[in-house]
Amino acid sequence: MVRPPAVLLMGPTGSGKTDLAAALVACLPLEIVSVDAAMVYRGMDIGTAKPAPELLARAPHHLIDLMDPAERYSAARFLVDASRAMAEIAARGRTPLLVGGTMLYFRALQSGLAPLPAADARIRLRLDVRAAAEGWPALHAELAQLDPTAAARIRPGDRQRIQRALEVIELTGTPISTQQREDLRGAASGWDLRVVLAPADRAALYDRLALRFEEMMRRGLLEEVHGLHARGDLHAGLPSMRLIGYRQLWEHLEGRVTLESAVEKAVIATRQLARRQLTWLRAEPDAEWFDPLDPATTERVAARIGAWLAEQ
RNA sequence: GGCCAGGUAGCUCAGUUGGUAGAGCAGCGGACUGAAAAUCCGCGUGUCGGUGGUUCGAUUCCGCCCCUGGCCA
Repeated sequence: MVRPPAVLLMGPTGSGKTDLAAALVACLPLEIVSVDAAMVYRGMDIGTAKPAPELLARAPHHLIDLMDPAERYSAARFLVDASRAMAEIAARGRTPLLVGGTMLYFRALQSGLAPLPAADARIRLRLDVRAAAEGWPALHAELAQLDPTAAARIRPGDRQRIQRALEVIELTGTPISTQQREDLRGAASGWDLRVVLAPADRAALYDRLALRFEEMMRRGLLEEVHGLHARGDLHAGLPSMRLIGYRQLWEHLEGRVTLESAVEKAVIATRQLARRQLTWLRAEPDAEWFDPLDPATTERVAARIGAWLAEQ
């Protein structure tokens, strides 16, 4: 994949990436490309912490509001969209600033994806039906016959990957394990500047996440979810409705949990997301870490990027 | 004040016919190839409320005390 060099601004949810990115585009020849699997959905603004219109006006973001919540986005789709956006930005003589916390997308961006077939709704439905009757371990056993290598890597309870592996065999006649590229892991492109924004104090991040969710509720998150629920064509199995906040409040609207419990679950899920993101981040090679709690961070990151741009 | 039910992991609880205890959730670590804010894997020492007694040995049995709920005064 040929694409221009870029600045990658990565960090866990709630670390302040959006504000930092806005400050950077104000003083450097950069354009923001969102790397966020949640912000692609239109009408899902409060719960995804999508930048406010005023901020978007002065710091435009590519790759937000791309899909209707009834649709499904994907890492492959992101790769296509991001590549195009980056090419356009480069054509304007600017440098792409990739900002987000969806770490699989960053990996795909840096190492590419194997040329595998897209998801097939019909096959997935059929596998779901079978799993409901036989259980995922039974399908895992079947995978062990068809693709022992993949089965050894995928746990018997990991429905999503078992389903994908069986889907790929059915679609291509070839095991997914022989089609996946080994170099996807760690074979990062060397020409990007990797910046990680993450608080050194985890407790401080967690406090902030709890406060931020309360703020989302105050700004009308429940009403936003209620509006989505009232559409009638959405359901809990959709990727959009599995997003943090939306998933828990959806359950509440269906009468399964109290509002208080839904909020608590959402805050917990947010913390767990941040933790998983940090796991990815720690494994990111050659990343330069900055702490958003340090008042000098914005200036330091701007200086670092400025120096890097000068080398290009 | 009396009676009853409880006090066990950060939380909710199980359990030990007496040999110092384990689930779920939380938390922590990890994995991650078209759903990734997804999906999955691993990690459990805690004065078993306190204090006396019985016992080789008490979180477990007995006494007293403290605390929390409920009922009765």
